[in-house]
Amino acid sequence: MQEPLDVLIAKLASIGRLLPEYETAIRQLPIRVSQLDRGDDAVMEGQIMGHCCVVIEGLLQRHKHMQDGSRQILSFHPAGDIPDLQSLHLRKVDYTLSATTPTTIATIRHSDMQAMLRKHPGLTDLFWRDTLVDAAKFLTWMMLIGQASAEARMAHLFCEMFMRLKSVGTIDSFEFPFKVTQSDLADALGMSIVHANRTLQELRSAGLLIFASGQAEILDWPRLSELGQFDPAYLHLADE
Amino acid sequence: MQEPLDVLIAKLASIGRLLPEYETAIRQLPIRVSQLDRGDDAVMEGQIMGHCCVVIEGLLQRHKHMQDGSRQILSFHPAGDIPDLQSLHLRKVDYTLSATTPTTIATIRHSDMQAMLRKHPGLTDLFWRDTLVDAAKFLTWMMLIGQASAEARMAHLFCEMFMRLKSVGTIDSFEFPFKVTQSDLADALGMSIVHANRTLQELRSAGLLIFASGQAEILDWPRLSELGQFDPAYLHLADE
DNA sequence: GAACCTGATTAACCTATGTGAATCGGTCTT
DNA sequence: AAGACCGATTCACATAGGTTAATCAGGTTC
Repeated sequence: MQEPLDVLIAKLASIGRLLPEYETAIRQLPIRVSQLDRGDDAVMEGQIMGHCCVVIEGLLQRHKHMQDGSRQILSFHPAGDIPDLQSLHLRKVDYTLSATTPTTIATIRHSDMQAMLRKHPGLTDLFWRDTLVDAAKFLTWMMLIGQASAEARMAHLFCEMFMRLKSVGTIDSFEFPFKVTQSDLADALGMSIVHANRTLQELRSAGLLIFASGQAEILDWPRLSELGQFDPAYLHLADE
Repeated sequence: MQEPLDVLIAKLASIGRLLPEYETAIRQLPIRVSQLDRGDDAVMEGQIMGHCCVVIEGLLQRHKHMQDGSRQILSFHPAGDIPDLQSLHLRKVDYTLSATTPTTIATIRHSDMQAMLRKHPGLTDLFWRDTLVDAAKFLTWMMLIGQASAEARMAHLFCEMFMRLKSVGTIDSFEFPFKVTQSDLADALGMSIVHANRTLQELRSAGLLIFASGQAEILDWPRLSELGQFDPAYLHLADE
């Protein structure tokens, strides 16, 4: 039977050992499911949070703005992610979470979460681990944005999304939906929209990747991951 | 009386509420103090860790390398930081920690740390919070490296170091030691050595900042923090 | 089905930053 | 004190990627 938090269970299982009793505890969490349209904010920079959210279906993006209005997308969050789990201990958030596509989320009150974690120290460790994996991705992205070419960054992003979606069982083929615009890609990779377009065309004409109207198809995984210097170790997946 | 872990106590107090019983527990942790020369590695990418380290004195840097050998410095860690606390739950580290200057560190076994945290859930939360603050810095740096000009990034780095050193009581004036080379700065900010040099000169001739032979002096804090778009909120300091 | 959007694409041009290489100035070594 | 380094600095030149703006294509609205 499909329950909303199934995706969270799958996500946690992908990064660590999830005991049956933990699974039970998670399923007993009171949640409130809600629906976001593209562009809606789930969390806004500066807000003081009393709850956090699980992506049930769709895609959220975490981003931050400079004074001049330019936007850096920090991460994409497909189903299973808890993109604002940090708010449990950093109540005032310093980023904005918006829906990249129409998205369903489940919100969990911090107090309920905390009660559960106090009861299960091992589960605390697993959630802690989740925030650490989240942080580990930033290390890699900082390196890429600071040092890698536009082509390498673009390649890496698609490799990462593929691997993450596969690890939680959302997809099982090299062709998968990734409903972002070229402008989103540009803002995520720290490049201009025009250059994002140029870069995608280079990858396409090199026969590595096709991306059009929200659909990605990886044509040559070995060469794409080579170009993107993609080594999945930083995702700290459990099954390896 | 000066004890090695005093700096850790000060650091934790700077980001949250540290109860007296926690302080006692921390002071009872068995530690092994050791000395690093400039360039020595405390932790190497790929290592499986059974312990983590506290910087007692000096400066460590966390960095990662690309295949072509280029290096991205991800963060600097002055006294009080536990730069590899993540290893508690991500045993295999995906970065290297090296001494930027001669540095004293104290190592703590994971098992001792874990025993302490199991006994004090509130302290677990505080250490968890520390790793989250660490991660929050990366969000900001990703935005800066992706979107900000070389000048803004350089300005921001000095603002951050000043604020962090001040918050743990290591310094109390706008003139402070920051023993890095221009090459370190370049690798931290994702720019070439030559451009780091140019940028420092611009900041100097604008009367904002002097940096020479490991000594920084902020001449005009209002304008420097304005230029660097520095808002200390992302450091999540307790006293605000 | 005309007007409108939003996102993709192209072109022409511009600039911030990178590269390579030479010079300079301390400081450590022998 | 003569090398030998390492880091800082300068210069000349190269280029990845940014900017602006125009056009195109598909979908939506009334």
